[in-house]
Amino acid sequence: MTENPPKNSRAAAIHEALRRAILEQALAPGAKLPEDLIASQFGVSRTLVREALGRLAGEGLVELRHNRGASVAAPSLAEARDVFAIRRAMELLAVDALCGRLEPAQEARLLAHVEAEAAAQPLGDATSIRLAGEFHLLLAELTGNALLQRYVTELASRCSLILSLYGRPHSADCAVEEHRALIAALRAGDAPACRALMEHHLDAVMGRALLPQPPGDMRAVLARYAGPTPPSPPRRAKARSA
Amino acid sequence: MTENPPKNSRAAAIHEALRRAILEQALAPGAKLPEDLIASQFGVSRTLVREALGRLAGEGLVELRHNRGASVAAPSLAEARDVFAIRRAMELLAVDALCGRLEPAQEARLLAHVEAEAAAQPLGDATSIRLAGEFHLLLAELTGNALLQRYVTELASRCSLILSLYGRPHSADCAVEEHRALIAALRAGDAPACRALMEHHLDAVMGRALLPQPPGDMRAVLARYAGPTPPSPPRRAKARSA
DNA sequence: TCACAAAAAATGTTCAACAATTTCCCGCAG
DNA sequence: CTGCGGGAAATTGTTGAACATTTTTTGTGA
Repeated sequence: MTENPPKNSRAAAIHEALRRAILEQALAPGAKLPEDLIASQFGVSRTLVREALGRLAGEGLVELRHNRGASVAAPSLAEARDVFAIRRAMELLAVDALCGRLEPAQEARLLAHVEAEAAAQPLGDATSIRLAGEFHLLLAELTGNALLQRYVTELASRCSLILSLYGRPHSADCAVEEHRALIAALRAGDAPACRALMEHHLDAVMGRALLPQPPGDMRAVLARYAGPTPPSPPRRAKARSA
Repeated sequence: MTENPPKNSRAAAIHEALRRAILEQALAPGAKLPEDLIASQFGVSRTLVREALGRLAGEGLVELRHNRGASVAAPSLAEARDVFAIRRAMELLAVDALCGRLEPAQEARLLAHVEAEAAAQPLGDATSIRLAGEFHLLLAELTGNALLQRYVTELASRCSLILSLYGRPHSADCAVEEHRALIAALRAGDAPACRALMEHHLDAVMGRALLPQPPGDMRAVLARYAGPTPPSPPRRAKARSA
C-alpha cells in the first residue's frame, strides 16, 4: 500500500509516459519505438509495451506498420487539416451544447481555470501551453457528453503533435482573453457569438500552421539545398566532395 | 497457402466476428463474453481474445468492467443521445466537405449505391438495412478524410447497437428517397439544403428511438410487471409475494 | 432462512519461447 | 566504384502457460 497501485497500472503507466514524451517532443515525430528497448527501460516484458503502443496507435500518436514496429506519428499536412477540421466540428458541438445552459458552478470552474491560465502566462512556461489546452478539455467535460470528451481529448493530443511539427510556439497571450470572451458569450447564450469566437480562437491557434506550402514544397526545399553550402549536415552523407 | 492466413489475421478475425455478431444481434446487449469460451471456440489463446475485446471496447461495442469481464455494451438513453449528437455533427461535417465539390465519379458511386439500395429494398432484408448504413460510410469515405471515415464508422456501429436496443425496425422506404435528395443537393452545392436534408434524415432514422421515456421509466416497467401474470420469468426473482 | 466461510471459476497480469519478417552487412559481378 | 543478391542478425508477430487477485458459487452451521 506504500507504493504500488494494485491495479493494471503498469501498462497505463507506460502508456502515459510515452504519451507525455511524445507530446513534449522528447520523442520526435517519426522516431522509432523498439519494443525491446522500451521494455527493458521500464523493466517489463514486451507484452505491456505492445499493449501501450497499441493504445497510442488508436489515439493517433504512434504509427504501427506491420512487421515494421512502432514509430511516433508524423502526420502529413493533409492529415493535419483533416484532424483540425474534425476538432473544429467537435468543439463547436461542445459550444452549442453549453451555450445558454452554463450553470453557475460550471461557469465558476471555467473562470477559475482562466484565472490559472492568466497566472501562469507571464512565465511563458510549458504550464501555460498545457493549461490553454486543458481549457478545451474542460469545455468538453462540462457538456456531460463522455464520448465528446474522449474525442476532444484525442483530437487535442493529435493537434499538439501537429503543432510540434508544423506550428511555431504559439503566443498564449490572446488565448486567455479569447477564453474569457467565450465564457461571457456562453453565459449570455449568444450562440452565433459563441461559434464565431470558438472558430476564430481555433484558427488562431491551429490555422496558421496549416496554411503554408499547400502544394508540393519539394521544389522549394530542394532549391534551398541546391546551393553550394549545406545548411545542415545530412545524416549519412559520405562527404564525397568535402 | 490453402487455408491459413499467414498474417496476424487471427486477432482481427475474432474482432470482426464478434463485431458482426453484436451488430446482427446474435449477441444481445448485456450478454457476457467469457474469454475462455470465446478462446476455445476460436481455437486460440485468451491473449488474442483479450486483444479483440479491448479493441471492441474502444469502439464502444463491448463494456469492460474490471475483474468482471466483458459484456456486450448496453448504452443508456443518455449515452445514446450523446452518441447521436456526435454522429450528427460528424455527418454534417462530411456533408459540408462534399457540398458543391462532388466530382462526377463520386456522384456516380453514390448513385450506384442508392441504386443498389432501391434494388434491395423490396426484400426488406437485412441487406437493405446494411446498405442504408453503408451509404453514410460512403459519404465519409468520399470526403477523403480518413479520420472522419473512422469516426463515422465507429459512430454508425454504435448507433446500430442503440437501435437494436431502443429502436423499432426502421422503414428503409424513405431512406432511399432521402439519399437521392441529398445527392442532388450535394451536386447543386446548396449547403443549407444539404444540412437540412441530412439532419432530417438522421432524425428520421435515430431521433424517434431516443425520444420516449426521457425521465425514469422504472415505475412504468414495474407497473406492468406488478400484475398477477409475469410476462417473462425474472432471472432471479425470489417470488416473495407470488 | 440467513449468515458466514471455503471452494471453484473467471479474470488480470506477466513472462518466456518460437515463428516469420525485415533490415543490415558483406562479398561479388559489371 | 556502383549496384545487386545472399545470408546473418535483429525486430516483430504470435502463442501458450503460469501465477495472483477477485468474483461467484457452494456448503455448512446456527
